[in-house]
Amino acid sequence: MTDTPAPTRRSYRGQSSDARRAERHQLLLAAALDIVSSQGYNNTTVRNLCAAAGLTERYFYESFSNREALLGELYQQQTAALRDAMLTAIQQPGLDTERTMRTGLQAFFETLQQQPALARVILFEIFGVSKAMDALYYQAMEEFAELIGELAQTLGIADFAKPTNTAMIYAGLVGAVVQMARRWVLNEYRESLDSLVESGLLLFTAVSQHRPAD
Amino acid sequence: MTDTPAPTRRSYRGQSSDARRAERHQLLLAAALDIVSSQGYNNTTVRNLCAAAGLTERYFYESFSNREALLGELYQQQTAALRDAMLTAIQQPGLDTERTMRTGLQAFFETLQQQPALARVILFEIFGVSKAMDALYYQAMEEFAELIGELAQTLGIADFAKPTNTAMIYAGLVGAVVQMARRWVLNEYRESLDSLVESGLLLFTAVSQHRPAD
DNA sequence: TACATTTGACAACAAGCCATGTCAAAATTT
DNA sequence: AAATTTTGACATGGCTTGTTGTCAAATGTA
Repeated sequence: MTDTPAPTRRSYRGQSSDARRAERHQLLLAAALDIVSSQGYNNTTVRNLCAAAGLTERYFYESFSNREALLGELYQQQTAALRDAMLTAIQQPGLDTERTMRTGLQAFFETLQQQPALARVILFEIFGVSKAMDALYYQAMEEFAELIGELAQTLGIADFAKPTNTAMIYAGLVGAVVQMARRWVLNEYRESLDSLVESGLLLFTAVSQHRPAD
Repeated sequence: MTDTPAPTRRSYRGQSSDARRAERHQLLLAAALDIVSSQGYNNTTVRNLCAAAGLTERYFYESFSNREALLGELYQQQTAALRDAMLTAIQQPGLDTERTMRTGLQAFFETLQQQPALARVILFEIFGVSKAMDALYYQAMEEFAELIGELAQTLGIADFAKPTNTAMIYAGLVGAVVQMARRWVLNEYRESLDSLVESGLLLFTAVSQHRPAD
């Protein structure tokens, strides 16, 4: 029944204990981005991750309770990066409705083109892992759909006549551009960025300008 | 250097060797549909499959060279079932353009509702497995997109003004309804079937009736 | 310099899986 | 009935993984 030894925390290499810990956390996330995107989540082992991060297995469990927790955090990190890129792009002043949509789509596809590892994780590696990952995917897609919905309201194009399930429509629009992106990735980015943007824009404008016949 | 023994093939239980072989093949596919949809592909082991199929491990390797081959065949079987359901539905005579689209969408969503295991495999379990599975997914999505394209031509609504990447547009439409379906599944089919059909139809008619401004 | 903590390399262990092999019982043919 | 094929239950080997533990070297503190 001795006292638990006081957990004194020392600074190392000029960094505090917390800073070192956070750095290891980021190293593991970076390694996960590399390995998951190139080898697939299934082949992403703790040993591989730690080797790529230059760390020891013990530090993996310091940061994450298991592989799945790491994938979840990686997914949220990457979706946040994509969303930020889009938000930053459309926040330049003086954009009319169409230019806003175009700019947002441009940022979306451009980010996926310039960061293929991000694209791979977001578009492919999240599926079929677990219920928890399904929930993260659902949440991320809902957030993107809500973003579109808010934009549509701001831009004044959110008037569907019939009693329409607007959330479902926005989800469909997100699904459309996401599927275009998947196709683009699987095609090894064969089409031009402009072509993708124009196709996405066509769908968006078609829906926003649609007036039901009956 | 004796002759290889002549592979005489015997009839058993009133079934020929080929018939028994084919039956085992189907048993394994049915078991795979069960287990992959309920436990996920990662947790689908050869032992589980054989136990569920009431067969021995040896018969697994008689039909499939490995787990991945089974998943591939399962995926193609299920996508074919979905496509057939849609084709059958829209082939009833006397449908105008809108009713054809509506009927096809209805068959699409209805099949996914009535066969949740099919939905789970097609919509979720195919991703992040391997390059070969990615290729199968790509191929299936292209086929669905082509089906839409042919329909659009037949129905005379395939006139986009600008030099548009029509294949990309069709892919986007497929992605839209697929994403709606994913959302539906993850929501445990909360919305009504009609609501899904109407939302899908809205996207299709919006695009088919769209006339670019400039 | 003496001491405590942090780190890294790696061992250890149980568990699970794939793929193949063994062998006797069941079913069929001759 | 005797021989042969087919089947089912199960064992085996080899490998990989997750997770925890060991211990000395490196780095800091006093």
